[in-house]
Amino acid sequence: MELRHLRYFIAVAEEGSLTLAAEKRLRTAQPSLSRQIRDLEREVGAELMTRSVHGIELTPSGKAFLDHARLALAQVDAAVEVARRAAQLGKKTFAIGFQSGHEMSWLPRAMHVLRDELKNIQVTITSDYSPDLAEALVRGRLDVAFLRVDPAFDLSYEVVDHEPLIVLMPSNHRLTRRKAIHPREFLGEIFIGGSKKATVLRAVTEDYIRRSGLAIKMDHGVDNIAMAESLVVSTRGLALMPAYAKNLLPPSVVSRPLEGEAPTIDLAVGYSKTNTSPILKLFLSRMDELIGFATPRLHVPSGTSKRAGTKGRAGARS
Amino acid sequence: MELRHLRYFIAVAEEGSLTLAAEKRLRTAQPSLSRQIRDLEREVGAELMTRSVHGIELTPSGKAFLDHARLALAQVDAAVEVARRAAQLGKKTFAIGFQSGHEMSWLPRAMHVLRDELKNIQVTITSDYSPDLAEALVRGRLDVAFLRVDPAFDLSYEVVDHEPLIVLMPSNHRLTRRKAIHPREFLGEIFIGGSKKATVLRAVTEDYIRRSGLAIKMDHGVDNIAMAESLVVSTRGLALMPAYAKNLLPPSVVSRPLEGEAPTIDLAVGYSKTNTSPILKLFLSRMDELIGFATPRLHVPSGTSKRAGTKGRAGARS
DNA sequence: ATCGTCCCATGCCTCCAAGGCATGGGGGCC
DNA sequence: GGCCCCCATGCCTTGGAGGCATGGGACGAT
Repeated sequence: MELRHLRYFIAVAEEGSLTLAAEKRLRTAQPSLSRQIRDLEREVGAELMTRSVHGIELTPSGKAFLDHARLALAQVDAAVEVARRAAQLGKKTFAIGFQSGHEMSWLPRAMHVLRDELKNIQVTITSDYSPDLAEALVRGRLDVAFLRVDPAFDLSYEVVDHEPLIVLMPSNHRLTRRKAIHPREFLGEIFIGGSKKATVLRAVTEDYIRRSGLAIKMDHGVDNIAMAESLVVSTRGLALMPAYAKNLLPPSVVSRPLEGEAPTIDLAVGYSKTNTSPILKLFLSRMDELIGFATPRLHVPSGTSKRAGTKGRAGARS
Repeated sequence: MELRHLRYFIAVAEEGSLTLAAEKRLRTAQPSLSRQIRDLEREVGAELMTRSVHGIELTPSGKAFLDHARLALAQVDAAVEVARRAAQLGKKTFAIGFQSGHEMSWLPRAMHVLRDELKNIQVTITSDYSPDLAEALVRGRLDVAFLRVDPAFDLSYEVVDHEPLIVLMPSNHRLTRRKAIHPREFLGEIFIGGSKKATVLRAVTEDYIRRSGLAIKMDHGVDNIAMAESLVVSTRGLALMPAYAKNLLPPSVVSRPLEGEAPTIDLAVGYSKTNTSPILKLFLSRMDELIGFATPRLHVPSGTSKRAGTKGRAGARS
């Protein structure tokens, strides 16, 4: 016996006719249906219906069989349903945060690292600024984030890149004709750096200014790239921001690299030590792949990156 | 999806291995089983098990599916069970009575007449003496009986045979050396015939004696064959009984036919006109088959039998 | 590092049963 | 008596279940 037999029997019982059941309910012809029902009766060992020119009538056996046949099919449907639902529920979530603009570079890498597990987990992506990402990590809203190394948060970091700072300026600024900007050009211009909140950027910027020996004062500090772009446009000033900001420029703002050795700001994968997610553990075990991975379509920032993680294949992918 | 898939899946889940399940539990090879499970997963739309060199482990989906799969198969088993039971309970009964000793000859015939209906009805067999069978017919405890034509009961009869009377005697009686017994041998012997209760036998016997012209007095009358046999042994007398009594003889009693034309006693199929059983109606419609039927292993009493019933095929069977 | 073993997956082939079409039997209706 | 409807049977086609051969991958032993 197969489910096909149960389905055929139920259809015939409900239509009262082999011919009508075959025509309206089933994908089979009346003679085939006749045989299938006979096969069923032979296997059951009881006559389930009587036949006449008026169609069929269930015998008491047939009536008893029908009830259980329906229940059997209902169980099969339930089996499929709960399996599908369990597949949905069983998927773990993995929350990844990126600084706005970093997704383009790092999301593909992160997905590659996860690859086979992707069908068992549900990845959620968040874009935010580094301090907010750090906060979310601490609070458990994120499992992992690509952000700045900030000792103010009780997080673990693995540096994955060093990003140079670049200069943002209005698109009609006099300095746009320069291919690179010497820091002395900042003198006499409104200068925008990181705010007290963007502590890592601020510290790197202040260190750079100090090391330049120039009397450059920071006129404005901003929390994030969007604020920097607004001030650049509204004050016609110059801002010093991480290189990935170029992924986010409006038409009225352009960027130029710094002349000479630009100061760099670390990009790290941050996570909380209290996070026991097995997916995080797996993710971290493949950090070398994260760093070595390159998608052909995306520009990979130049400069050496610190090798992190265990003995995974450095830089190579099959 | 078919029940086959559920059975395969359950077997694999319980064995923890496709190979073991195929070998121990199922009538299929491991590669075929692998495909069937894959087909199932494709149709369900969830991965039900993970595979490794260690065999398989159920996923949460697989575990959920397993429970319902088992329930589905349990419902199928229940469907078959209740259908079979309903078929049993729904079977009509048909009660047939035979005079003790007649079963050997007439039961096979009766079953043949019923043939196809046998799977839909439940036949009960009763052995008794003719007057008791007649009483049971009148009271509806029997549907049909093979018995004597007795006008004392309001029954319908269709004669199916004429049975000669035979002589019963002790196994060491002087007359055992005779091949046939002339009635004059009854003179000087204790003579046993039918009792007032066994009216038909009594009437036939008295008519025979009357027609013999001999002064034979009936010393004892008996109700049935068993009583006759007892008296034959205890009184060393002779009893005149229907031929079928030879089927019932103990070692101490033997039988001999009567010399000359033996008187006969009719055997009839009796029934009550008030019995509306469709099976009785069918049975009666096949009376010609009843009479014409002969099983090779059983001795068929000689003598012409009256043809009864409708236009069925006389004496022939396909 | 290499080899052997175990388990599952895939390629390819066979064959059987599901299914279709033609047709007939039986009953009911006009 | 003829026609229609419904179910059953004969015969043929074909798709898929199943078997066998074989390979990939992981693991354990050497």
